[in-house]
Parts: sequence; structure tokens; C-alpha cells
Amino acid sequence: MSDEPRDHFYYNPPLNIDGTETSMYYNQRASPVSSAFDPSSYMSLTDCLHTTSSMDYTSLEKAFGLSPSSSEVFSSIEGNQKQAKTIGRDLGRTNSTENMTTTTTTTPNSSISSSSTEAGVEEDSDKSKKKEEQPKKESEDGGESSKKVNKTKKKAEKKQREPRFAFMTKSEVDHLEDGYRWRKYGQKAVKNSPYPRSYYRCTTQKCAVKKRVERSFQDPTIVITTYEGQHNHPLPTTLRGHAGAGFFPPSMLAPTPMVGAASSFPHELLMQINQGRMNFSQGGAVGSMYAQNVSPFHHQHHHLQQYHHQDHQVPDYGLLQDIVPPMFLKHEP
DNA sequence: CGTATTTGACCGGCGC
DNA sequence: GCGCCGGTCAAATACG
Repeated sequence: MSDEPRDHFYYNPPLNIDGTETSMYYNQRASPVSSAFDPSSYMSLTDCLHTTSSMDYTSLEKAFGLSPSSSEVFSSIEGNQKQAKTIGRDLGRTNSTENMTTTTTTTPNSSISSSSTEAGVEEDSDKSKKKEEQPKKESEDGGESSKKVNKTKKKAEKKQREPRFAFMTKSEVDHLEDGYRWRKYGQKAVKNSPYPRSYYRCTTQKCAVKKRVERSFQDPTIVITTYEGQHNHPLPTTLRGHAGAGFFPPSMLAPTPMVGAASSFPHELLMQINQGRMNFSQGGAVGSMYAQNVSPFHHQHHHLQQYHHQDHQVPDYGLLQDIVPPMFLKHEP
């Protein structure tokens, strides 16, 4: 447990779904996230880049399913985080400087981002030692049910988890809209946390992508969304609001070869959403907006109570509502 | 009435 | 071997 391989990375892109910054974590090993989400067991991407040589742009690309053009993604990050900068450098793709404009405005709040991050990261120091093991059972059962029967075949594939992405987002809604349809299949109490964890599965048949949502027990304003696996299908057209059409790049809408790591990763969706949001809003004041909204604490209790009422179906303008959070815009002078 | 959610039971791994 | 625990199943229920 203590000798866990450091194959975990994270960085903090300015991803925002419905209000503030989002931190993203990547767990290449797809190790289980035990109990409460434990960022401290993850390795800083920066550190990783400095200490590990196994980490390069290619692996990132692969891991995150980014296309070469995705360097923009990093560039946007760069404007917001120093670590991101490191990434851009180490990756040898610093063409970002220009694209940075989009996020440059966010630069000042880099401290904020980090704050949100530490909110999730630091406290855990309390327990000191995190467990990083316990590879629970898993199943990509395309449709087979009979759990009592599958045990036989189970042996063969073992528990081969998909890589996981964990998004930490300050949000009052726990189930963030990402363009896909999810069916909730379980909910469990999280150890060391008063907030439960919800389990979702992509409703598209033969798509084994799973997702789980939980709130940080330290900072209830933060929602931790963990994706597992890649979608092997385009975004459902059920988004009648067509919000997706505008924010999701064509590459994403195109049928993706499941192997590809092409672009069905949620983080990319978030990127797009974020970009769209920034363009929509004042385009620059975003940073300052967050700066003064760092603590909408009076809101937490509110949404926490309606925890069970979150709709999981795709609302007509779910994305839009995420992109332009009314309450936050309101505060902006 | 069909579909999505809820929720307790159950499974399988792991530590003691 | 037993109990804990994260994760999943599936019958019952809610919802439109």
C-alpha cells in the first residue's frame, strides 16, 4: 500500500462546469479510488514530469485520448496553472502562448484554483496513510446479469479496470451534465464522508463507461466525478437543446473507433464547454468572477439537501445552464 | 404503461 | 475463517 506505483497524475485545468474551477486527475493505473476520493495519493503532474521520464506528451495524449490538435487543451491550461506550463514545456509544445489568451484572464486566479485543489488535497493529510489498493471487482458485462453464473467466466479477464478520470468541480449539482446519458445503478455511503457516492452507467448499449459522483467530505461545494472507460459511440443526439453541437468538436461527434482514445473523453467535453462558457460570458472577467465567488458557502446546504433530486436525464439545455450559472453571473458587477 | 431511480441484498477481494 | 468494504444487482417504487 505504501509502495504504490506513482502512475497517477493530475493537473488543474480551468475546467468549469457550472461556476468555478475544476481540477482533473488522471489515474493511469485505474486503481480504485478508495473511500473518499484521495487526491493526495495522486502524483502531481508537475512532479511527475520532473521526476519521471516515463511521462511525456505521447503518453498523455494516449492516456487522455487527445489528438495532436489537443495541444490547445494544454495551452488553455497553461494560462491558468504553472504546472500546466510545465506540461507545455516538457511536452515540447508551447505553441500555446497564443491560445493562452483565452485563459490568460484566468491567470490571476491561479491561486484560487490551487486553493480549490488543496481543499480536496490537503485535508487528507489528516489520515496520513491512504490505502491505494483493494482492486474491487469490476465488470464490463455488456448485458449479462446472472452474477452467480458469471463467476466462472470472470476468472479469465480478471478485474481489468479502465483508466479513470477524476474531476473535482465546485458545483451545487452533483451530477454534472456531460452530454451523455447515464443511468444510476447504485448509491453507497462513502466511508469517512457524510455524502453518498452515486454510481452511473452509460445508457448506450455496449458502452461500458461508468461514472461515479461524490462530494468532497471536506469541502461540500466540490463534486468529484470519476469516469471509467471510454465511450465507444458518439454523443447521443438526445440533446435536443443542441447545446452540444456548438461545444463539441466534430471529432467528438464522429463515430469513434473504440480503440482510439480518440475523443470521447469527458475532460475534452469539459474543455469545450469551458471554452464556450468563457466565450459566452464576458470572456475575460471569468477569473475575477471566481475570485470573488470563492466562498458561496451559504449555498452548499441548499443543494446538499436536494441531493437526491438531481435529474439524470439530459435536460434540453443542461449544458447551457452549466455554462452560464445564473447565480454566479448575477454577482458580477 | 414504459422507463428511470431507489435501496437493501449480494458479491468478491482483502485484512486481521 | 470472519468481517469489512467498495461495487453491483435487481425488485420495488417513483415518475412522466
